[in-house]
Amino acid sequence: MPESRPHPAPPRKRAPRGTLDRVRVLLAATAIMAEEGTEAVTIRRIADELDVRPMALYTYFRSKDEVLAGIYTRLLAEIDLPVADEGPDGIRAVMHAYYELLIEHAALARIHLAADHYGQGDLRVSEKLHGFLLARGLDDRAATELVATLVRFTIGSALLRPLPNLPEEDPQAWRNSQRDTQVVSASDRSPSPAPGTGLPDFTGDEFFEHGLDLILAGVPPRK
Amino acid sequence: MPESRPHPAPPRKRAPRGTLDRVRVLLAATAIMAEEGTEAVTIRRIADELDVRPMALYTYFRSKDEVLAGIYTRLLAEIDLPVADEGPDGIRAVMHAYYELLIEHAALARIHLAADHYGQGDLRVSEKLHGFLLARGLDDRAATELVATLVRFTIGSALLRPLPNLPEEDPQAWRNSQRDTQVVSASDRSPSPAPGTGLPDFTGDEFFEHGLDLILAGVPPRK
DNA sequence: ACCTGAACACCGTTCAAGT
DNA sequence: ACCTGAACACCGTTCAAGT
Repeated sequence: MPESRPHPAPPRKRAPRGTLDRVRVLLAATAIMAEEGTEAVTIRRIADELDVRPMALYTYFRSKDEVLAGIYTRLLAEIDLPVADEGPDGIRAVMHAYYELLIEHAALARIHLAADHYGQGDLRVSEKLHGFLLARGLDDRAATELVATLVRFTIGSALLRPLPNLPEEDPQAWRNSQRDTQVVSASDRSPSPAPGTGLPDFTGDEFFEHGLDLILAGVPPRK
Repeated sequence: MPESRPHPAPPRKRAPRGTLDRVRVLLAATAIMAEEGTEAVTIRRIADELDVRPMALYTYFRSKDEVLAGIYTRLLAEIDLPVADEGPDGIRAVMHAYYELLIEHAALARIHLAADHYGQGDLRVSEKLHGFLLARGLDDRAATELVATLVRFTIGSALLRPLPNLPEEDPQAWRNSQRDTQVVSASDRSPSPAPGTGLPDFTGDEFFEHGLDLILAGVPPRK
């Protein structure tokens, strides 16, 4: 009778029936992301964390993408938006909360914005802004347009926060792209921006602030 | 003498020494992208196209990422920017050229903006705008801020062009995220935007136009 | 210097099968 | 309904070796 074989690798016992649900999966995934970064979040890694086989997750999510969307939506649902348009400026408070979330979870935000399923969370921000603007006297159409502009500007700002690479940073790479685009066409091609010239030293965050000023310039203050 | 064996799969002959260079790789990659989509662009697929083994590409590019950056930079270098601020509005012409490129190559743009190596091409757009604004009488600082805002807004607009998914489109998915974010915290959580309400029927392109109007409102016309 | 062979260390996902 | 085993069809990239 072959009892008690030495150490034949403890055969992981089958997970009981109720171990999983959507939220548990999202919590595990979020934990992995926080500790090991966004690219460590894989179906297989999440399954490991939950002591389950990879395929088990597919009972609750159609794809890895849906998992990432879930994480993002939860993060957005968690941010504190001001209840009313109060303090120095409720609009700017909302914008800052949104911007800072995108910055803090930059890697996830990039993946998520690159895919096409923002929605839930972003709409919460939009509706909040819309309400504040109506209360300040804008009509529905004007409010809608302004909100759309603010959201688009904020997303662009978050993506560009690590400012465009200038030649000093990687001269080799810079020269490479110069050559790559050399003979594209013989027409008027402005000879690549002069290295030292151009942008004064603004940070990405400063650009965000100035852009807000600009876009909100015509908006009446709260009453 | 074992001559002329039937059909032992023609052993692909070794590629001669000069077959590759950066531009040839980029052209092949661009062709694949045009015909089979962005996700078909892999190191292995490009190598196939060039009748070369995958590793050969690494003599010219450090990574797949660098290849994609190269494609993007070439595309941006190819767009026709107005030479001078003429026609009804040179600024808007530049913005439209930029926006349309991002839309036309949406998949690539998303990947590229998600990574951190815009630079070359985007700077060409920025410098052009900057010049036009100086000619209209703005000082350097004001021009820089306005350009930064325009670029960020345009990038956000391109990413959001396929508008946020509304509940009608995939009710199941919508309900799922509702439940996912249910118990996040007990505090004041606005009860998810009312489905039918909200945005009038604007298209992504219309939002872009209105945003441009808004941001450019205070800019003096060209002289 | 430039190109190749083979392998490493992974992926997400399908399919069929267990419970 | 929910969880698993095994396999499919890929990836990008490293390392060592040829020419």
